[in-house]
Amino acid sequence: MPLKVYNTLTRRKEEFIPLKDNEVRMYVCGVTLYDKLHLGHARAAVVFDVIRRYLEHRGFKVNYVTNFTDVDDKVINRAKSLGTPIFDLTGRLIEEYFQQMEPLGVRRANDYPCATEYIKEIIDLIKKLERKNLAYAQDGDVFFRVRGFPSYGRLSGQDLKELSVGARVKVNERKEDPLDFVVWKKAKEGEPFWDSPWGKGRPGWHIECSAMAMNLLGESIDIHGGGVDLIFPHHENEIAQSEAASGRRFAKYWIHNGLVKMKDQKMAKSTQNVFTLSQALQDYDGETIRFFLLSAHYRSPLDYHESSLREAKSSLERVYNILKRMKEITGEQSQRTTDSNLRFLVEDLSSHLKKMRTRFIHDMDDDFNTPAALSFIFEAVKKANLLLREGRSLDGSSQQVLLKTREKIKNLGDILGLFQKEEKKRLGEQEKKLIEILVNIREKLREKKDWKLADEIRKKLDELGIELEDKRAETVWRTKS
RNA sequence: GGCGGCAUAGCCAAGCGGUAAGGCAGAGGACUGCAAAUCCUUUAUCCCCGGUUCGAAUCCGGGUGCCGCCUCCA
Repeated sequence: MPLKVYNTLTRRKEEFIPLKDNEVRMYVCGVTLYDKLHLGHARAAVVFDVIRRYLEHRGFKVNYVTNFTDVDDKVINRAKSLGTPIFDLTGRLIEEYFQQMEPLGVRRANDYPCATEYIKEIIDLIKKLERKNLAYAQDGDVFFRVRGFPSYGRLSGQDLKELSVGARVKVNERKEDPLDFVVWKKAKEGEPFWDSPWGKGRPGWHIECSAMAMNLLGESIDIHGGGVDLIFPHHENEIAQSEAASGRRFAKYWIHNGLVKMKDQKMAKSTQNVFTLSQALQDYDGETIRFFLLSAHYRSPLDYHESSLREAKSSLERVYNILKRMKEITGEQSQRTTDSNLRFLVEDLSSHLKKMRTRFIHDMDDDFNTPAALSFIFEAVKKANLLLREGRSLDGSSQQVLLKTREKIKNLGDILGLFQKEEKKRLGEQEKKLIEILVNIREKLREKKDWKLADEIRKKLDELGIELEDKRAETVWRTKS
């Protein structure tokens, strides 16, 4: 079964075959550094992190680059309004980015280039375009000549004739053609600038990604990604610049994640309709947010409601509960069981277990279908629960099935960056003994039906993170995660 | 106006021609002194209308409604 990936360029799922052997070069448009991160940014980061992890799991060697755009109008304006130097702002936001992505389980990319570190490369790229007569300078600005690149519009399915340019933004009259876009922008008074053959200025809006991707990964890369809102004009322009300059296909597969919606609208800074990552991280741990973000297929829009994260938390707890319980079953084994119902449950789980990996790969091979992959894991959870319900009357081989299921859930979860939370901190022997003393005393209280005091002990221990569970014959305790 | 995409239970969400996964929430039940946890049961004219097919949530045609892009945006 081949891995299939939906390619925006062809609008269909295609078999994924890297350009070179099993090496994958992947570039994903990162964030512009001018404001807080929100769930939309988190989704993009998590989605491509999963794609990267899965590709690696599939045996590909992935070189993953994602950038920071640290100079543009928004950044400049924001810094100005804050009254801080631009680098203070961008530096702080980069730091914040890593601080907030780390709890989400987003692994570090191989490189995080900043636009301002690639000014020279950007200038070189523009010069190349100029030589090919695809860019022209005009009073300090440099524009890309869109009509010089015949396949312009292919990615977004736009017809040059239909593009209603200037419908909402006034056309810069210095352009030869309204479709043309800026690749180098003349510096205004008080703006940051770099020297260039066209005078003092800074990169245009799309050129930095072309320059960084081509310099770090090569003129032809395997995957280029980002949110669907980047398809036009950002990625369209990237293609035009890059392919016009190199004469080669820029990226083989274009992968775009759907947007996070809130109140039926996309979540975006421009609409003020945002739920920031830091807000989310205040109330929920990163894994819960990650789980939520992976609960829909990456290309679908994802609705965020006020209850979304609470629901994700419950789902996640279900998995951690069973992981915990499965771990606890070791030890006391009974004789080989002959109970037919029990044997059925064991067989059922056992056969599910055998299919888990294949099914997971099958689902993920189908354009990274994480919700489908997760659902099969949840079925395993259910079957394991059913079996565990039978308590201690499990024989050794049944216990093995449970333990293997546990391993499988953790292994597959690891590919998604889920279910890896470490078992809670170890308690010392002293502490364990103290807890056992309390539990034993409480047992006696319960025998005397002194519920009030028994409940109080349970409550107090619970507050310390120690959970008691009264079973038929005994009380078991555990630390909470 | 142009270009994309989506419409599946109370909510989220798979499904890609063979008779509706999974999660969350709710209700009832089992268990419990009470909890917690867990399990069981329970809720779907798959937006509408036609068509193709032995058979369609799935394919085709036509509607309707939402969303995104055409301006910076993950």
